[in-house]
Amino acid sequence: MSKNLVIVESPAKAKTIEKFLGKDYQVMSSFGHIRDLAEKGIGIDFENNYQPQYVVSTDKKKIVSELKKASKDAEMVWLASDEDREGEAIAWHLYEELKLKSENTRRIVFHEITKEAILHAIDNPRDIDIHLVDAQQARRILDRIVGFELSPILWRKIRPSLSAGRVQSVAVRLIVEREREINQFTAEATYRVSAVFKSFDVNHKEVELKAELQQRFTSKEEAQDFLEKCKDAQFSVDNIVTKPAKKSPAPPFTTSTLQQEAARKLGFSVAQTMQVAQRLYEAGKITYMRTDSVNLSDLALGTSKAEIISMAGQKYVHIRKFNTKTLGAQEAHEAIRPSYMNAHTVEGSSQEKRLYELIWKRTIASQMSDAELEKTSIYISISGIQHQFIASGEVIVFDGFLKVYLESTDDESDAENESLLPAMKNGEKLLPEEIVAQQRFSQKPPRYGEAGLVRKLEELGIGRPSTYAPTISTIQNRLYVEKGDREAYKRDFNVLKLKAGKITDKIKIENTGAEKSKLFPTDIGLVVTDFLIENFPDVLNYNFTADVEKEFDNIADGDIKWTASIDKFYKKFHPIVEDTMKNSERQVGERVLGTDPKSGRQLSVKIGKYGPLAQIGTVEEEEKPVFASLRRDQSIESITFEEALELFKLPRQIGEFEDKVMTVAIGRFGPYIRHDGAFYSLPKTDDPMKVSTERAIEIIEEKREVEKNRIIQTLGAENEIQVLNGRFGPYFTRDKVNYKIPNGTDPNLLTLEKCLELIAAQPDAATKKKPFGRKTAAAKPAREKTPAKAKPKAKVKTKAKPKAKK
DNA sequence: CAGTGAGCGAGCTTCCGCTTGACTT
Repeated sequence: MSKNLVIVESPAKAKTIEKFLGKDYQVMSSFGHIRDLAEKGIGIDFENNYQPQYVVSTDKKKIVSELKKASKDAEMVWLASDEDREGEAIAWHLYEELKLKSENTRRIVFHEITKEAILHAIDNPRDIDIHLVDAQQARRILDRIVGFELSPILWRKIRPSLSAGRVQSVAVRLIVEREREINQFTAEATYRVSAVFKSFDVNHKEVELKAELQQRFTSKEEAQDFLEKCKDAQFSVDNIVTKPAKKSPAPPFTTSTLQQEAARKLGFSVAQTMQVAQRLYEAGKITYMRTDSVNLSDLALGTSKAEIISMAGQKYVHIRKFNTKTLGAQEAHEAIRPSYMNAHTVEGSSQEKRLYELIWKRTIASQMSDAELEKTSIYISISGIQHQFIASGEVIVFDGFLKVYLESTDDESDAENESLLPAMKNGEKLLPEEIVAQQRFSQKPPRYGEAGLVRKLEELGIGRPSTYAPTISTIQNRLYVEKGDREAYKRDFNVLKLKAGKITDKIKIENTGAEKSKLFPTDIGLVVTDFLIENFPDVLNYNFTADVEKEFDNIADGDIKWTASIDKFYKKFHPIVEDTMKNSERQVGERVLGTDPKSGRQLSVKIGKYGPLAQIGTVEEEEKPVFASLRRDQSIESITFEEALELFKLPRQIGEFEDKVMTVAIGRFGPYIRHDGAFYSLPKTDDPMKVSTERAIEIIEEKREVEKNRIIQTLGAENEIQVLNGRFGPYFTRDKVNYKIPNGTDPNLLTLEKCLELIAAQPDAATKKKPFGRKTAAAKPAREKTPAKAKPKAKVKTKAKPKAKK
């Protein structure tokens, strides 16, 4: 047995460190936190000064007993969890749970995984900082109280299984408020004037010059008036200004910036980025991927420098130390960077390659020289008019870091590449080829994408690198927020053009407003957010986290006791919880839209048990109300009176076929025709409001034809194998399990033997049936989640496989 | 696989932050 046991948080880290330390050291990993507040109940003893009830998590039992055993055999235990609040708490929990003794326990910290850093840490051990641990306990208990007292109010007042929390509720609030800003936004139109001139450069060569008017006009009349005056005006170069400019590289990646750039440049979702990064990390290709620091180790700076020199030369090197400006950053790790700067790429999947190369470029670029530019503006005056046209261009004098990498922006509008301008001289006359005044509209605020939301949360100091991706998943899994696209709509805009002395006036059409993979609030998200803001404005405040973080800092400094801090919060918070539970009404987000012209009864929308609905009449009236579900693309917040009324036109009868009526309606899976107890989906191209009797019969017959052709053949003594035509081509089935037919095999010629052979070759087909994870649940088109039977809490733990016993 | 909009009441759901797991359409 080794004399020394070192415990770190991550197994990949343990592996690397073990190499640095040699034989006398055994390095093990705790896999993060080993214990937490009891899972059922609140896990806090309110009668006893908020005493926390800690329990070893079920999935950590094994590792804890292994650690316990190893620690008994060791002469010295080194607790080397991360140097931040959570890491300190992990060290303390280990100390307590493993029943370590202070005389043979040491706490060490390092924030980069290099041999020097680790040896230095070993030489400079310290004790566990109990104040910092207390700050973590306060954080943990506050989050538990907020989450476990707010959520049950939502179950009672809105819908079961909902959740609220310090982080997720604010994340949803951001989406909700942005959506409302967008709804309230009215586009303002201005006229932007651009021109194309013909002229001669200093060498008397004919050149073309594009320029834009500094001034924008707010009305058509002004724009027309301007063009009118341009008819007889003289244009000439008034002034040429050239100034140097420079661009500096962005700092190396943190979790948040990596997620943003991977989304913009590679189209990755936040979760996808983290999965791919995890694989690179485990393979030893990059440093740790959950970090808020932009710091690079001296080792990394040195190897970057060498790499840049060999690649581009000394003048491209500019070693920089970036400062982390992020609110509440704990900087327990380095920035995300390649482990070896001389590896420009890696082996692996294409996703891994692309992400790695992005990290490599960003890291290298961060240590390269500024790019030097020259910006030129040519000012063009117009006789008789005060306004000026400006042609602007940009030339790269020295590329510097741009040789390798340029950070993207979310804003696509300034994508127009400015380029080199012709060399001209003052006073040069210009002939207008055409001058165009084009109507432009101000832009709506953009909806958040996943990575954009992460950036905003980080800016507010809410959440941590390890929780950004899970938070984004949670608010989608709870159906507070949906990721979706918005199709472009057509918009008219006005174009006035002056050409050859004549002004033309045209209306053109543009496609605008298209959005992809953006976050939209659902009706439930809106109702929950409004309810929480009304009753718990403090917790929903964007500064709540920042404020409690200050409090935690005070605890960490030893200025206040954590229990006093929690007590102060709880005494204020809990009475509001009680009051809200008792006195507030059920929240259904009801909106009264008007009166149904046919019946004279009230038309309203609200959230029903199965999702948003429209209703004619009220329950108080003697006659029962009539209901209709909202369509998936409609929301109780924005639906209009007319749209709601329209919903009641379905189901509608559309004549008879084979002596049975046909009805059209919209169900969970979209529009369908019902006939004689059977359902026939309506193709997207058919409008359920307009589909004719003839067309409906056609659809029914088509489906029957497909059904008829479904069975290709049956095999086996009891026809237990069926070869069928499916949506994705032929396949065969046995015992409700589907099997693939290899390409090139004629399904008509399949034999029983061949099928059995194929079944044997696809052993996982039977186990594949059940989709795994929540991904499918969230991706389901259904507005209402199928009330998936709560999995019995049974211990599905895989019984110790033979390999566990040696 | 597509109706719903509530009737006994049983029992469940939930937070944030550390870490990886074993596998799919």
